[in-house]
Amino acid sequence: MVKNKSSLGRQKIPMEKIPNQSHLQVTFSKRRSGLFKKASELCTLCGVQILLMVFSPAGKLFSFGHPDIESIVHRYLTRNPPLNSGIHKFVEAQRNLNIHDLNMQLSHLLNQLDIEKNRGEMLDRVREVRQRQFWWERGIDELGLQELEKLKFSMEELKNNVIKQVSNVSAEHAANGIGHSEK
Amino acid sequence: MVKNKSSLGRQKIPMEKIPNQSHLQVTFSKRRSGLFKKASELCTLCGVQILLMVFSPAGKLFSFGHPDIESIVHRYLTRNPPLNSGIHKFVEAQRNLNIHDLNMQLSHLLNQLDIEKNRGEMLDRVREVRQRQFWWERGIDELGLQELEKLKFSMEELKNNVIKQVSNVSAEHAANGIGHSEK
DNA sequence: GAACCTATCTTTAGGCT
DNA sequence: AAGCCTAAAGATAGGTT
Repeated sequence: MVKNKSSLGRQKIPMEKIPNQSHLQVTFSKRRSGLFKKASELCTLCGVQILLMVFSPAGKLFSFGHPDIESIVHRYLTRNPPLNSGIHKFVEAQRNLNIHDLNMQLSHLLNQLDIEKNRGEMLDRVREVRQRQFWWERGIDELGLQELEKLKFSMEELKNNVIKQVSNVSAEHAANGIGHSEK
Repeated sequence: MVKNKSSLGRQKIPMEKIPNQSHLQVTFSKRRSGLFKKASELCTLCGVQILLMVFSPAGKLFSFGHPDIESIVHRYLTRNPPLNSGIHKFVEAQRNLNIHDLNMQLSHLLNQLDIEKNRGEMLDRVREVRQRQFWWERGIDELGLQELEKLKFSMEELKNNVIKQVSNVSAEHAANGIGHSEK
């Protein structure tokens, strides 16, 4: 296939609002992705904390945040909750979903990542850190205990469902010969 | 002046925390300004709202956004109570992220697990800012019992959504053979 | 419409001032 | 530390599939 069109490649665009709506949409997707990558790289390289929120033209919210660590922490705090309550568990549940969803992806990329081992290591660190107070932990005291119990139950159920689903997907891949070794 | 050193020009650096402190400082400055530039470009090109907060290694806070962005966000989260509680928006944000974004977040999270020594410091930073204003925190504070019920409902909805997503991923993998080159 | 391609533009690592 | 310089690395506009 010949590809000698001289107009190939990136063109400079003026720094103003893109008039064409579909162009704008494409540019938004690409640049948002790039922006999030840059943010995460800055996090990694310099170990700093970042919160990034972007509202899409359609009004949807995209967010990236470094305090995600606390979310992981909270996931494991669920096992032995001290004075914790429902809301942060709920937030944690959202993270849980993504974490498991992501774990599936990662096992795909990293070729059978040993997640259980990592979890064990995380748990140790979690116990160390959980002595401190977390940022969202305070505003939660006002919530009723009964409602929190419901939330807790729903979350556990939710997590189990997701895990089950992930396992099924893994099995399917193995069966299809995709190269994903089974546990 | 001789300029034929073969080491001239940009070199690739590993995506991990920069050990050398002065290198880290320089890189942070450069990349932070680049990140803010990208953010502002995305703002102008696509006319979207962005909030970007970065804590320097020294603990100083750099922030970017429309002057009113925080008030807009705050209003969005707190004064649209029906289905737009802070938590709900937060869940939405997670849903809007695509697989690639999520993947980046996970690798980022796993990276951070090796750097817990900064955690206490980071928590302090967060707690510091939190006392002034943290958008979703207030949302949480204002959450009542009614909101909790809605949250529960949102969670059920989310569960179904995730299951659906997992199925989609499975289909993608089957179609792509395995695909998805990260970097 | 997302994923891929590629030429070109932009960012930035390293060095010097 | 802050600024400039260079060229390699990286992002992306426009096109294609």
